[in-house]
Amino acid sequence: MFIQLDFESKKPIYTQLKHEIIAGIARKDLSAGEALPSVRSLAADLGINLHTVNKAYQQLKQEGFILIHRQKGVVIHPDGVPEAGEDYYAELKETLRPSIAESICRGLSEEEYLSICQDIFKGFKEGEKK
Amino acid sequence: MFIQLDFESKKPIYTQLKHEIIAGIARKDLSAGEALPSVRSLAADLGINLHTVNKAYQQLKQEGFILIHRQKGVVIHPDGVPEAGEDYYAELKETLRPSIAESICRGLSEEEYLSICQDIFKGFKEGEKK
Amino acid sequence: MFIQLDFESKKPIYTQLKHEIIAGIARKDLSAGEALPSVRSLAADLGINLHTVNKAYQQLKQEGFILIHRQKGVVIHPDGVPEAGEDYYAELKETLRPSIAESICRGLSEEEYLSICQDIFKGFKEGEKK
Amino acid sequence: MFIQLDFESKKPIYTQLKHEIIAGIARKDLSAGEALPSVRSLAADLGINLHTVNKAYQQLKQEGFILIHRQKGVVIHPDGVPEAGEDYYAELKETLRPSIAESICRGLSEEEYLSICQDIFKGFKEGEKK
DNA sequence: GTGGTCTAGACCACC
DNA sequence: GTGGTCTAGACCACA
Repeated sequence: MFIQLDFESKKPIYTQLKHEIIAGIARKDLSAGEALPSVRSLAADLGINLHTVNKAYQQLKQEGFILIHRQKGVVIHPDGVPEAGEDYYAELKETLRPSIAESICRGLSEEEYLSICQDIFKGFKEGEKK
Repeated sequence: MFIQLDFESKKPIYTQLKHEIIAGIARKDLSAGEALPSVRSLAADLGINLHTVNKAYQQLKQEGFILIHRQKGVVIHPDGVPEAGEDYYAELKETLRPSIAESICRGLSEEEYLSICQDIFKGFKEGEKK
Repeated sequence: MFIQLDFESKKPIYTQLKHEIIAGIARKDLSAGEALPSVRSLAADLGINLHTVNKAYQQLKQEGFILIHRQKGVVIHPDGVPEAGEDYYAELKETLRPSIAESICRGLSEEEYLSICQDIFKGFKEGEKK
Repeated sequence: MFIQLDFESKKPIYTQLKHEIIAGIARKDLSAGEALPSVRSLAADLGINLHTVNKAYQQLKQEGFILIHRQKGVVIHPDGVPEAGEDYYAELKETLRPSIAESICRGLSEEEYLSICQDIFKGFKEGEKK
């Protein structure tokens, strides 16, 4: 598991960390039940604040990606991630709509856009090394 | 032209406004050279501050979607929007990657994801009413 | 004499008009004592407001480039333009300083910068057609 | 770092501030990676509004001179400023043309004009104290 | 503490 | 009337 953060991005650090862990699960680097580093050690490894790691973990727990045991530490949720529900579809569309709108304005065809999506899917399937 | 803002959303109002205008261009509600409302009148219509509208307009200008004349007001860029370049592709991928990662985790198949994209494209082609 | 205005520039129209007339004098298209169009006719020719032409003319008069006779109309100042004084040198430096600072930051050498200046001088000497 | 603003000037304050910072970089007072004062503290120091400082910073960021970290504050861009491109040359010429035109009208020779430019270059090289 | 966002109200330049 | 600038003060997100 390799986590790459961009401290100059406009995306908050905790969001980047969350996305990296989700990406790890998506490409099967992290599997159900597997242990994650403790808040403390991950913060030290990445050179970031404890609170930042904690915020990422709390949100991952909230969204069902991980479990946080007081003693056993942090593990990927053994039962897998909750399936997509109505809420998730709505949220996904809200994310994609502006992206697609801008792409249309900039002259991308539907085929090109879908092809970019497929490339990314392919990357996860092959277990891309970030 | 119908602009719908969600004041409860986490997305800044000026960003929502920007996206709504880009969506308007994408579905051809707004065409090249067409005039947009003045900063003040749009702010009044939407019940927001004129600086918020101005910020959205400034960013749209910056990204090549509109032109701002000191006196004549604001118009959709007559020459169309700059085509997608390297930067845009990179940015687009950065947007899509976390979205796709999460979808994979939540059990969406590639086909389902692409189908959602296609629906949104279809919406723009048909001139969806928001 | 050919005047080209850019209605989408951020420079005010009256400033552009002023600069075009000064450029005309610089490349000897307009010579001392020569008549300029009336405010009214120039405004009609260019498709701009009377006040805009008038403002340009007033500033040119103020700075000694033209004379405005109530009856005879507008003429290039017969005695030529006032020579550069202390004030002008100071103003010129204030204009050049930020331009040169940015050029240095962007990696232009002094030679390149001066060479650009020389090109522009050459353009005026050859009576460039804008 | 010493910033001098002229509140009587026609040039907007945020523009003056921007130019002062660029000048600071040009004469190596500010070097790559160096931290700049926070929006609030600089505003307090200069006796201006924090939004005015912010506007200057945003434009400097936009043009690649600085980086703005959400928490760490503002630093001179570590990779240096983007090199001059086609656009910059065009813009530079548009700036210089009116200046040179007026200088010709006022009787400055090409040599005098270039000599003034050289003086300003010299000033930056020697690390002029404003 | 930092910057980001939003509001409110003022005055000015331009046409 | 238009947008541009500046001020003032508020609350939030981030680390």
